[in-house]
Amino acid sequence: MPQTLDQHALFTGLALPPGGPLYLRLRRWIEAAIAGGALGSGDALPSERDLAKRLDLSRVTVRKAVQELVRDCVLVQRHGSGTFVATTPPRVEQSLSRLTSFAEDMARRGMPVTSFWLERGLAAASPEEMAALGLAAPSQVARIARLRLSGELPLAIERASLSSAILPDPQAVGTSLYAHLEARGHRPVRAVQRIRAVGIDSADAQLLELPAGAAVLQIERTSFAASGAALEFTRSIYRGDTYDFVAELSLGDQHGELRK
Amino acid sequence: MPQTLDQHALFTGLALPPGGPLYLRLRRWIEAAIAGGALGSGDALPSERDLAKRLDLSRVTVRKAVQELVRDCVLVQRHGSGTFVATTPPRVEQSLSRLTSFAEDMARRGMPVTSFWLERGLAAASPEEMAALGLAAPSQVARIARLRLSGELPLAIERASLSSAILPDPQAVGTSLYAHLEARGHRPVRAVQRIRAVGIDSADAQLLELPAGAAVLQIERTSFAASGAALEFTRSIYRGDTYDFVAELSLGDQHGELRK
DNA sequence: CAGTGGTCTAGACCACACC
DNA sequence: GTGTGGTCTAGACCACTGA
Repeated sequence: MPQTLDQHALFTGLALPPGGPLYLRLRRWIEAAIAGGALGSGDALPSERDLAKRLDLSRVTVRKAVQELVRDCVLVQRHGSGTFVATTPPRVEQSLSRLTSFAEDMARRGMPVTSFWLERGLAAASPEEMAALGLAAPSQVARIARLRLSGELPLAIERASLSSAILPDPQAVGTSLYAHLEARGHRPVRAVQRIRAVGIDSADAQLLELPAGAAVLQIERTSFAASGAALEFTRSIYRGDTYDFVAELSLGDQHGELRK
Repeated sequence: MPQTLDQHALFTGLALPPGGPLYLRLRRWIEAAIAGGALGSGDALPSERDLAKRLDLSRVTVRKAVQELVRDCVLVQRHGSGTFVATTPPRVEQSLSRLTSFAEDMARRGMPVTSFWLERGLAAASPEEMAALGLAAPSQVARIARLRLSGELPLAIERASLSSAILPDPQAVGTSLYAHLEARGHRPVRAVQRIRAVGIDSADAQLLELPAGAAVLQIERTSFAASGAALEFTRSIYRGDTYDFVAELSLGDQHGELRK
C-alpha cells in the first residue's frame, strides 16, 4: 500500500526555496531534502505526478529538475518503478605512477573483481588503430574489450587493440593481457597515457550503469616494445564517480622536475 | 534579411534517420549534418521554431535534441541570438609526471596566457581545508583562486588554500604561487595529485564557458614541506574538451613497476 | 492490473540580442 | 521593434515494473 501524499516525509515542510526558475528551486529543494536527511540513500521519491500535483507544477518542470539530478548521479530513475536517491559507491583509488593491471589493483585492496568479455576477436583495423599502432594499410587487429566490475558494480570498460602480428589469437588471452603478451615474448618497456574527461555516450553508459553524458575518465594508453614499435593501444573508460587516479610526485631541487 | 526556410542548406535532404524516439533521430540528423559538412564550425542552425515547423515536431522535442548536443559541446546556444555549431578549440596537453606551473607550461608551447583573480584573501578555514592542511580548529587560511586563459579561451580554474601561517599576505602573491612560497622559504618536496572526472557545476561552467554538467577534470593537489607538513591544497578544474593530461611511463623488469 | 517513468504535443509568456 | 532562446503549462499516449 503506497503512502498517501500527506504522509510522505518530504511534505512536512513544503516551501520551495526562493529565487530563479521553478525547476532550479525544485532541484535545490530535493538536494536539501537529501542533505538534511529527509531522504536517505536508496529512498524513493514521490512520483513525478505526485510532486507536480503537490507543488502545483507541471510534470515537465518536475522532470527537468529530476533529470538534472539524475545526470549528476544524485538520483536514479528506473522505468516503470520509480525515482530513488542514488546510493553512491565508495570511491576507488588507483595509482598513476604504476602500470598495474586492474585485477592486481583490486586484489591489493581486497575487492572481489569480475570481468566480462565484450569483444575478443580479429577485425579490420580502423584508421585510428592504424595510426596508434603504426600499421600499414590495410591490416588486421586483435580487439580485446572487457567490462570490469567490482562485485556487482561496473567500474570500467577497457578496449585494447593490437596488431594481429603481435596477438594472432585473441581468444587465447586469459585474465591478464600483459601476462599473455609476456609469455609470447612481447614485453612493453614504455607507455604513454593520455587522460581526459569526457561525457559518456549512451551505449557505454548502459554498460557502466550511468546516465548518458555523465562525466567519466577516458584513458588512452599506447605501450611500446624495446624496438620502439607500438605494441598495444588501449582506450579505457572509468566511472568518474567511483574512480580517483592518484599520482604522487617527489620534487627535486630543480623547480618543477619530477625525481623519482 | 534572413534566409527563407527552403533556402537553408540543411533542408535540401530533410528525412530524419529512422529508429527510436524523435529527439534522438533529430539529434542524429544534426550530427550527420555537421559530420557531412552541411553545417560547419560556427554556422547558425535554424531557430528552434523553424526546425519544429519544418520537421513537423513540437518545439519541446527540438529543444531536447538540441540540449543534448549543447551538453556534449557540439552546439552552443546564445540567448536571444541563436544556436550555432561549436568551434572546438585545439586540445592542450600537459604532462602529469612533472609538476609545472600553468604559465611555464603554456609558455613552452608558445601560447599567450592570461589569468584573472577570482579570489585572493584570508578566510576562516572550511572543514575540508582543515582536513587537507592538517589544521587545528579554528584557523585562518589564505585563498588564492584564478581563472586561467589562453588568449580568449578559458582553460582552467585553480583554487589554492594555504594556512595563513604559511602565507599571511595572499595579496603579495604575483603570477607564480610557487615562486612566492619559495622566496619565503617554503619549498614543497612532495605532492599528491588526485584526478577524477566530474560534471561541472553551473557557477564554474559560466567561468569556463561550458554548459552546466559538462565533463571536466578535477585535480586536487596537496603538497608537503620537508617537515611533512601540508603546505598547500589546490583544487583545479580543467576543461575536459581542451585538456589532455599525458603521463609517460617507463617500465622496468618487474612487471607493473614504474622505474624512472 | 494500476502506477511508474519516457516521449510528445500545441500552445503561452518572459528575457535577451540585434537592428 | 522582431526574432531568438528560456521557462512553463495541461494535457496525451506508450513502455515498463511489479503485485
